[in-house]
Amino acid sequence: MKSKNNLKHFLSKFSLLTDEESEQFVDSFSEIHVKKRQYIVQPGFVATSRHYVVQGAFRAFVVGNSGTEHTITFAIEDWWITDYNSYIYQQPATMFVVALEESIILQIDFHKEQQLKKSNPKFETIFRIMAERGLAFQQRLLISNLTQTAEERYDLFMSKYPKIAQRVPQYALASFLGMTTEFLSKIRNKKVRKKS
Amino acid sequence: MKSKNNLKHFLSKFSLLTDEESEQFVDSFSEIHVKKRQYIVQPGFVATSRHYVVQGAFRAFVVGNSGTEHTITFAIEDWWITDYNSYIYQQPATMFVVALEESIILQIDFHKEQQLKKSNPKFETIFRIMAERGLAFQQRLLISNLTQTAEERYDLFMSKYPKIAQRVPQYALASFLGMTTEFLSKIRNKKVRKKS
DNA sequence: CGCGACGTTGATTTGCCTCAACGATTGTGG
DNA sequence: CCACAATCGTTGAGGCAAATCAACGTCGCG
Repeated sequence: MKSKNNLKHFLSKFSLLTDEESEQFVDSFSEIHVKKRQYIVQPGFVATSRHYVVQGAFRAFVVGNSGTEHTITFAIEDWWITDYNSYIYQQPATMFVVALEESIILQIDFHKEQQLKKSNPKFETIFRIMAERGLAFQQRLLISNLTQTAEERYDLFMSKYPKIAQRVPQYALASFLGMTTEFLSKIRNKKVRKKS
Repeated sequence: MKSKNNLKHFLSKFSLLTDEESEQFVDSFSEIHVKKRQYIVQPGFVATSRHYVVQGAFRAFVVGNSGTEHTITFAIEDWWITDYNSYIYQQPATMFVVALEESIILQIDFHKEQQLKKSNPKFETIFRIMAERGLAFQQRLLISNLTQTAEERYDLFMSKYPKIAQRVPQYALASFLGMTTEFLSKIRNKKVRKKS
């Protein structure tokens, strides 16, 4: 399986597993092809899997009271995505996770993940590090939301994740940055004018 | 050590460790008395420890460009606190962590934590679960910030963490909820008037 | 007592939202 | 492969939630 090499390469960055262990790890995952606009997590249903993106792009979002969508995170190649609140507590999800493009993912079932961790402490370590980094990442996001203006957040995102910005629709980016599509459009336009 | 029983009780909730293991775990921690207004983490310095609050209250915050403080999190009895970005990557902190009251904490050094995890996979599991729950918590926070108004966030906080609200100064709560002290004051006042 | 930290109140301002209308681009069925 | 609809992005006018600014009350503490 060619796509499993991506996940192996991800694992190799930890410099922790032998080739056989790495092999065992990826064997617990199954490859899924996801159509554009297809949902892999939906509110009301338990998120039964953790997903690793081999190819494509995803978007996680919640729908507020007024029906407004709020993007929580994106995931492109070599990133992970799921509704963590749902996955780790195995309770109904509150988020949607949808494919923005034709995608290929490798996913692991919750129970299989538990087995994996039990079978070898090194696997436990992998998941521990992933969670810690995720936590640190979320905290940086939170700080950015609290301390910066809409335009500053936009600038930061463009400089840090230009590849994502190119691939996701404007409304998704806007709702991730905590603003409306209209306002994002105005920010962009202002910048274009300034350059000339 | 009486204060170590608190941490043991925390550990017991995982139903994972034997008494001896639990003993070994807490023995890696040292008890520290912290004065009100004392800093346990400061920007520029690496956060060398992870802190468990036995008694007292702490506040983590960043200082924005304009000099405004933004509270990232609080911690009271039986909670953990540190600058995770600094701690897990062992890089200089960007946050302050300060005692809001006379406090007692149990803290573990980064290197000792690594030893602990290496010595017994169960300890690795403990930290993994803590990170996962922290991640899920942060995500819920982020969603709340994106989807709710200032007043709704205030109401939610008051209903979920009344004990914290009672103990922290108003300006700290305001900056945690992403608003100014003045605005929080106006919200409270409006509520008092409505009741009559 | 007197100072500094904390909280309140009102007037004014502003960043961003809402609403509405209109191009541009994409998708789709005939 | 075109036609028409949906989806997506843009632009402008007006409005509101929350920030800013400023002045004053209050409490705790050295």
